Amino acid sequence: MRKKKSNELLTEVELEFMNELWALGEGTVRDVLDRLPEGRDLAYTSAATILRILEQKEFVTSRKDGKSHVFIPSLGKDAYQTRSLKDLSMKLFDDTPVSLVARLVNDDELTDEALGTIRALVDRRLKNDTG
Amino acid sequence: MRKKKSNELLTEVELEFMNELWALGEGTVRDVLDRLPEGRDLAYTSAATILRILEQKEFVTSRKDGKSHVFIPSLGKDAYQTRSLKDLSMKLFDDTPVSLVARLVNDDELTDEALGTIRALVDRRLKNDTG
DNA sequence: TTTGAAAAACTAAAAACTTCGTATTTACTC
DNA sequence: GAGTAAATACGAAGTTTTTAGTTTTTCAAA
Repeated sequence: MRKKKSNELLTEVELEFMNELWALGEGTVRDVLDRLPEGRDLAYTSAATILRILEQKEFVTSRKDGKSHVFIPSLGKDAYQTRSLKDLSMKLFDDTPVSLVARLVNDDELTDEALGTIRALVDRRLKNDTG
Repeated sequence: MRKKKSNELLTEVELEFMNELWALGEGTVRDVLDRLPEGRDLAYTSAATILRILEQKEFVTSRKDGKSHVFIPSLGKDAYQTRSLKDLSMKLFDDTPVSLVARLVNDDELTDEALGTIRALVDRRLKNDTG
């Protein structure tokens, strides 16, 4: 059985592009480029290159539509979020996700409302597991 | 007043080294090199280069001790953890830390025990804020 | 005080990432 | 089919990151 490589991480710019594709569902070079924020002046060919690389790395697939390619994420944002958190937890939190949450919860900028939401999430998950 | 630049992130190898320094408290090139795991064969000069760069970027300071330099983190691991989480939250979780926790809590590999610990952390923090 | 081993300083090669220009292809219009 | 505007393919320059070699300095021991 072939080993699945499910631990590759996106570079900064790749992530920037994936975020747009995740928001769009799918899109052409032009679609992604148009979504980039004011002041982010990237040549059309640069954008095309990034998407080509993402396809090489198998983060997206593409289909032909008329003259252009339409790029489609082959990995959901959820899945990538999980992968990223595992990586960060491993590299900076001694591989214990709890300490990651501990750090977050200790952040002064986190509001009580946010904390309440978090507790609700945890409670719901605990209830579902037993019930 | 000068603007503080408190948002620089460590590269992969820089983080690898900072982790050892954080564990050691402080250490020489040799100290760090000796702590790297089996199979991580890095030349002495490479390690020295990394530490020099970390000093340039002001993640560490150093003092002379006999023949060698002793490197000391100038940023605590806690602080860097917070910084990293903010960055990840911004780039991959629409700047809402709650959704980061939601993703983590939804991870099937998280045990009920871990969930319990997380809830306790949240409860304690909520209690302290009001009490 | 010479000498030798260890460290530092410096330089630079190799690899990865980011950006873009040129050339070619594509599909539509006349 | 020829013209043309838009897209792709390809190659590569510039930058940052990672790694390591060479030279110089430093300290201590003989």
